[in-house]
Amino acid sequence: MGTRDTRRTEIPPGTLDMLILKSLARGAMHGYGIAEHIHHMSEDVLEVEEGSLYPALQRLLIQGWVSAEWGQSENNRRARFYRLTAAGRKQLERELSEFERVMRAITRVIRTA
Amino acid sequence: MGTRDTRRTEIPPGTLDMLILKSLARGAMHGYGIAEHIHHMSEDVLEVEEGSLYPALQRLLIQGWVSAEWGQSENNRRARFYRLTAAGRKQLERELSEFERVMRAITRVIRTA
DNA sequence: ACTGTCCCATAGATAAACTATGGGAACACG
DNA sequence: CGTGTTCCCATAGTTTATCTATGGGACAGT
Repeated sequence: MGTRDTRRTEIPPGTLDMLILKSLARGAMHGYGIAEHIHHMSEDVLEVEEGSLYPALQRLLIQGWVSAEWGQSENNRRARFYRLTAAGRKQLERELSEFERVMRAITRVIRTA
Repeated sequence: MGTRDTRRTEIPPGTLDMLILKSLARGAMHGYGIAEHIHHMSEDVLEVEEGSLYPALQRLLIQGWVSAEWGQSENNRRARFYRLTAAGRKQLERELSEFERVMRAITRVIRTA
């Protein structure tokens, strides 16, 4: 309560998978690192909750767009590293172009005087 | 099956209210006309299903962002005309700026090499 | 009359985010 | 040393907003 700022920065439905795949495009990362990466790259606007992140990673694993293996984080902690597969890279391309297609369409509607 | 094109052009969740409010920004329209307007303005990319449109209009009515009254369409059919309220206009401004804020954030993530 | 188009609306299914919860391992601090 | 904090993984259940499916009524053209 009090002066607490209740502003939420939710991830728009449909964009999380794309953001994760994009984060992995330059190399393997663990889940926590993916969330931090998205947070920083978005200049603190986007915050991926763990309850969104890990189910999303499970989906991506099941669909074969990422692979995973256990390893050690920089801080000597056990962590699961996710990596883009070849299929995942193609999927990323599809999601990026579809996203831009739809965003351009929305922009045309909301920009019209 | 066969050569059927299964491409769907769904409205991204969270954007429909904004698109409707924006469509009404220049004057009252009936539901069917709103759907057509969005379809045309988006150059046929976005298609608002009736099962999405009318529940959305109900939400907007309940929240006081639009008002409605029955009248006649151009084709002599009974139609319900929706109009932006003052509160709706403010809401549209909020939704537009929040949309752009989040879209810029997403763009920063997916544009990073 | 029948068919298509215009126009409204609701019910139920679905998807993907969220909150809440749980656990374990390393590190910092008193 | 033990206690808390940060790092890291994961699932269950709730919520929200779209979709599909369905229903009806009224006008227009053949």
